[in-house]
Amino acid sequence: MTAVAPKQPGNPPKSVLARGLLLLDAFGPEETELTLAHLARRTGLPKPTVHRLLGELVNWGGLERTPNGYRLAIKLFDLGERVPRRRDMRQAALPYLEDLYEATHENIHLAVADGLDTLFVEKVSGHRSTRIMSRIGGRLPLHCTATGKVFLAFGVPDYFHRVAAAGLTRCTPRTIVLPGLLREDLARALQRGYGVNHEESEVGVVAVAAPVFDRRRRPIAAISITGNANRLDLPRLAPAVRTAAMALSRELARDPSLRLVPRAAS
Amino acid sequence: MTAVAPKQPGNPPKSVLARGLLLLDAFGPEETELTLAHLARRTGLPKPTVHRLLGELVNWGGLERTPNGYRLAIKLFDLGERVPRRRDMRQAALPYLEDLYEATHENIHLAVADGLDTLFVEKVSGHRSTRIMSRIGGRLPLHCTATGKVFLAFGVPDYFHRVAAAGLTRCTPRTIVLPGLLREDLARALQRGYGVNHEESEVGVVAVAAPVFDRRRRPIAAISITGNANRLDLPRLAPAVRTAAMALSRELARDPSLRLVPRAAS
DNA sequence: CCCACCGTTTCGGTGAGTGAAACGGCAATC
DNA sequence: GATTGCCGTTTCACTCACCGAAACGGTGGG
Repeated sequence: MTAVAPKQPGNPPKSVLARGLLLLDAFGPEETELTLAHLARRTGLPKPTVHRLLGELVNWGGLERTPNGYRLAIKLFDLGERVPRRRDMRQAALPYLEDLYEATHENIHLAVADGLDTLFVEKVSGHRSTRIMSRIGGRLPLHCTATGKVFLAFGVPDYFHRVAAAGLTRCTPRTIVLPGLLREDLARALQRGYGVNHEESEVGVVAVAAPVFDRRRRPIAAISITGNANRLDLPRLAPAVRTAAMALSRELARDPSLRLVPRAAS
Repeated sequence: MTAVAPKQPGNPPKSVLARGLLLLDAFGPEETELTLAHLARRTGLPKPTVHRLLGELVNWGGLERTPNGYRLAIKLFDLGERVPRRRDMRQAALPYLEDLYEATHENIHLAVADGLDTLFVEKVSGHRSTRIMSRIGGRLPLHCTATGKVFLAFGVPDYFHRVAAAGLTRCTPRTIVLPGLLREDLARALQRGYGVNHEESEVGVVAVAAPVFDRRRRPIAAISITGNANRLDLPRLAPAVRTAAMALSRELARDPSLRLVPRAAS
């Protein structure tokens, strides 16, 4: 996990705007603070160019200077909070997530499918929840997460094929890497109405997830409970998750203002 | 709330990057979906230019096309979630917010000061909480909110002067618009250790907030409980909020990875 | 002292970006 | 069904914003 120098020597784009945005992209999930030189190396852009663009980005409010470097600034959070797909979904879902949290005191996630990943859109957890490494805005592969399996099991078959074709990477010894086995697991999930994850994404961590449907019964989100493998009794928790997901689905169907189309891979 | 045409005829910037970013800014908190023509009018940029820039933004992933228009897309949420000032704060604070929610079942907010506003960085609420209009990413003036008063009362005196100089706009009949009265109110807050809001931002809504300090005892955030004016007993809730805020302050001081400087107005 | 690397500034050449004009499509209005 | 108005999109010759090699001053450390 500590891959060192992911520099991007190859193809620096030519459009000014694309270059500026590339600079924003350079801030990965981990690196909170980057220097000008870092950014220049990472994007493959010449130093003076980076300097100029950074100036504009700071001026805009998307970046802020620190004693030695640049960091993403609040304006980006501001903008990100306005993204409809996330905002509407979160607003509707939060009460249900709270109920689940209060009932279990475990980690509650709300996820959507984005490309070939599960994207965690909201997370509720407290002191008593088992510490797991998952973040809002975090991504995990579809095939090794409870939420991801929900999207695969309840979504269009083609979706499964694309994921299988892209390759099922191994995350833990228990990750299902054979398409045949995964298909069986998904069939079971479809029949039961919920997906599970037995230490397939992280050792010692299990989860159970249920689908949130839109009006046409396409899975547009998933709610999950995640926690310690020794402590969590998934079959016992499944009904609660399913109930919450169904209630949310019903609420979403009632509200006409939501147009939450799932997005395929680009 | 139905102000019609906030077009921006005046000064279209000349830099390509600035223009592209201007297009993102054009998406206000309310308008989820804008057409090309709208954007052109609102930014004051010629249509072909907007067309080209939108293409690049969509290609980047910051915008997505809809049947008839453009909306902010998930990548912006992704980026926004990486903003350190928000991410670290939220991560540390969430358990405490959960505890408060569970104890009260009211709306719990975590806010930071940004410019001359309180910016709500996290909000926890459930079915039982009184519905109020506040959103994550939402902004309210400092002088009429419990969290804002906390920043003013516990921050540097100069901060108060800047806010007073900018003018205390009236939000409700109870909003304190006289600098002298506000100063008295802030002195009381400083002495008690918490700030209150008696229907000053919204009729029927009251709140109590306590400061979260960094190591040098500068207020870097505020935790608040917000709810119905008839139901909430603020003095009784104040100790809980203060306790949570103090605990969070202590945790933040322990963790050396956080460098959370408050930001003044630009 | 020198070297390596940092952020920053300069400046002439040039091609990426520009935007008026025109196009084809759609819906409401006449 | 012609007209009108506004939509998104395409074209294209001009030109100025952008580029980036080179050079500069500062800083740390060997």
